[in-house]
Amino acid sequence: MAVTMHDVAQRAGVSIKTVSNVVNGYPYIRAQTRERVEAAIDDLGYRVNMSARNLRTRRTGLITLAVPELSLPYFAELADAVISAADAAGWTVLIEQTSASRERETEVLSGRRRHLTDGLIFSPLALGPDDLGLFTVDFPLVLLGERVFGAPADHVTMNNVEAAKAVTLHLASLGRRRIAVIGAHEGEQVGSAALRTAGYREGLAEAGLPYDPELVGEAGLWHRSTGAEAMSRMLDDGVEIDAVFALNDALALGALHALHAHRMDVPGDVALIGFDDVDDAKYSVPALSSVDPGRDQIAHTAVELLLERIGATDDPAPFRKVVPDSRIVGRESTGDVGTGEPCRVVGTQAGGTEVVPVRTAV
Amino acid sequence: MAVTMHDVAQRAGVSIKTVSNVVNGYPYIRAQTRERVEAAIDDLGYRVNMSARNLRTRRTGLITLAVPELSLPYFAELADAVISAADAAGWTVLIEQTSASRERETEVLSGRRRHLTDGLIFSPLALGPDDLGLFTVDFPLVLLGERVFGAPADHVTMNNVEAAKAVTLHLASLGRRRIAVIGAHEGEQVGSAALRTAGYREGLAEAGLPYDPELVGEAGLWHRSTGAEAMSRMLDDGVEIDAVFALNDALALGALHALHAHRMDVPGDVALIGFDDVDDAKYSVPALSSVDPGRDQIAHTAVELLLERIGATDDPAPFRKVVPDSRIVGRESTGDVGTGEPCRVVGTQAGGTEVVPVRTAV
DNA sequence: TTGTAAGCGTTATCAG
DNA sequence: CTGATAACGCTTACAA
Repeated sequence: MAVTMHDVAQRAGVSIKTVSNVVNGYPYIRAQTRERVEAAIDDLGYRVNMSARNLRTRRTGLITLAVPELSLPYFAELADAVISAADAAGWTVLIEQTSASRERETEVLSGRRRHLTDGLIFSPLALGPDDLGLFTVDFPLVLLGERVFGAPADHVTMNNVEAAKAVTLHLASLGRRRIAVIGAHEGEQVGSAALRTAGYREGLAEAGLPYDPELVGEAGLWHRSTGAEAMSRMLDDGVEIDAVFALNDALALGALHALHAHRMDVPGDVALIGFDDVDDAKYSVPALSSVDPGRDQIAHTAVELLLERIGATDDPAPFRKVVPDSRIVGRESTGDVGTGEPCRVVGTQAGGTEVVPVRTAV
Repeated sequence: MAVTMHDVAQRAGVSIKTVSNVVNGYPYIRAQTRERVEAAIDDLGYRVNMSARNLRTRRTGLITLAVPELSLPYFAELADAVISAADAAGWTVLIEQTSASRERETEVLSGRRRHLTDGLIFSPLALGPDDLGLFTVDFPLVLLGERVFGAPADHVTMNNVEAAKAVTLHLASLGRRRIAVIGAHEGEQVGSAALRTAGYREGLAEAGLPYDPELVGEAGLWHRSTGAEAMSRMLDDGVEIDAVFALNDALALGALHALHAHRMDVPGDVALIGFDDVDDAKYSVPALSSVDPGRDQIAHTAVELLLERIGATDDPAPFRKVVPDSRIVGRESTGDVGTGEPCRVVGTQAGGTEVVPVRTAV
């Protein structure tokens, strides 16, 4: 049916090996031979059969990116960045949406959802530290996010605690005393919510502000709708506030909606800041202050680490943890222009590569 | 290295074919044999080699979705819907971002960017009717959008003209007389901008309102920033308006920003409506009215048509064009709840499948 | 610089 | 119900 190298070889009057050489840019070919082969390729409309090549080379040039869902702007922008970084390196990305379901996240790791890709960049949301065992896999894996630490894999994350602390201190420095937080996960010990809430409390402490449970708004899912609900609840309860730290931008935009509905002026009555610096943030009214967690760098680094792992032939390099610098981006919703300074990891140099002691994978 | 069917067969004391049968759920196998094979599979941790299977079956279970960029919420949500629909059918999606560049869109069609996938769902933005020739390809293809009509491929699109007309009439019915449009592409004859602008003019005419070029705001790229700029320009020029029809939601959200900056009340002074009904629309302040173009149905139908095409063995079915119903979604920004009625294609039954006369592909 | 031949790990054919 | 055996289209030693 389809035209094969064999056909091309026959047409060009050379061996199949020579055609292969031409296709793969092998340099030592007589110009004349190359031309003949190329002509035959054009005439016949030949295109290499990737499946055959993949079988032979044991590599597909594909990587999987597994995220909760692309409808969430943060993950859409992350996917954009990952695809771009992979593309620049000549790789293609296949996307799995896990819907943050345990079952699907497990399947992704088990490899049953990993059709023929050479590696996986995985941002888990349902699995946690109790599932550490699942992360011992026999293929190249790079983890993203804050759900699981210490897995035998490279990990690119962000300095949540430090950034959240910096945000809180920043709000305090603007004279705000009743700083609410939206998006907390009560009792959770792990994940972005826990880390950012911890940073918030550290910030309060350092600013000499009391921690008031009334100021903590729960929101299980971080959607605009849940942000609006949490904010409304707090306002309806008559809690007094002069600032809101929403644990991500979706929550913040929802909260903004609720604040407006309650006739609160932002930033006049209430200063508002989010987290993630999603593209939307720039265009809300008022424009939303946020934390840029270094998304592009995260994506770029994740791809880089994964490809390194895939390409590694001999030495099982130690697993690495990378934490790009994040940065407060001040806009109208806090009535200032922020510091623009990186929220560095206190006590260490940030933005670096921490090499985690080797663990042997299976 | 990796464990193969051969190893499993040996371990289970059966032939390789039997292992294959078990793996593929072939029904006529003695229960006992199956158990032995399954035990061997578990013991050895065997997993089928997809590349080998793909080579043999000439099918990969992969489809490509090519869109401009995932950072644009419309395409992120479309991708989400396409991936979900494909997944439900047991297929996996690989994403190409074209950045709306001619070169990359051409590459997608030429197949050079189509690593080993069985088909392509393509939403072109740079290529147009002049490039019709490029769309004659030798693999299953489903087109999305409004750039190219009449290509030899299945096509899922939306009823832009009718919806835009309905929007305009709707604004007029709310008593608005100076209805601006944001996002026009001057002189362009093809694409969403042209079609929606045409619908706008039809609507004006039917409402008995004059067409005033001052009310037409250009915006080449449909981003929030360009929407804000176009809106600002018009307001700075002192153009009098009482309604704005932004040709998509990103533009609308940008315009909303500019309206606020100019101290215009929405919907008091100016009614605002967008297009696409992106998730954001619900959570802006005020919530944005929009047009739901039937995104989920578009995604679902596109996948369905493509898989049908891929599965087709014999008969080259005629190319089909499908136009799901769209619907005005009224929210706060127009101060009403909209009609909720589908914007049906005038003069024909909408939401249907139009069968385009067969054309022979190469 | 080019050709020969041996697989890569499956599935398909066809007996048995 | 199960087993040989031949492809699938390509890369890669190894020769020439």
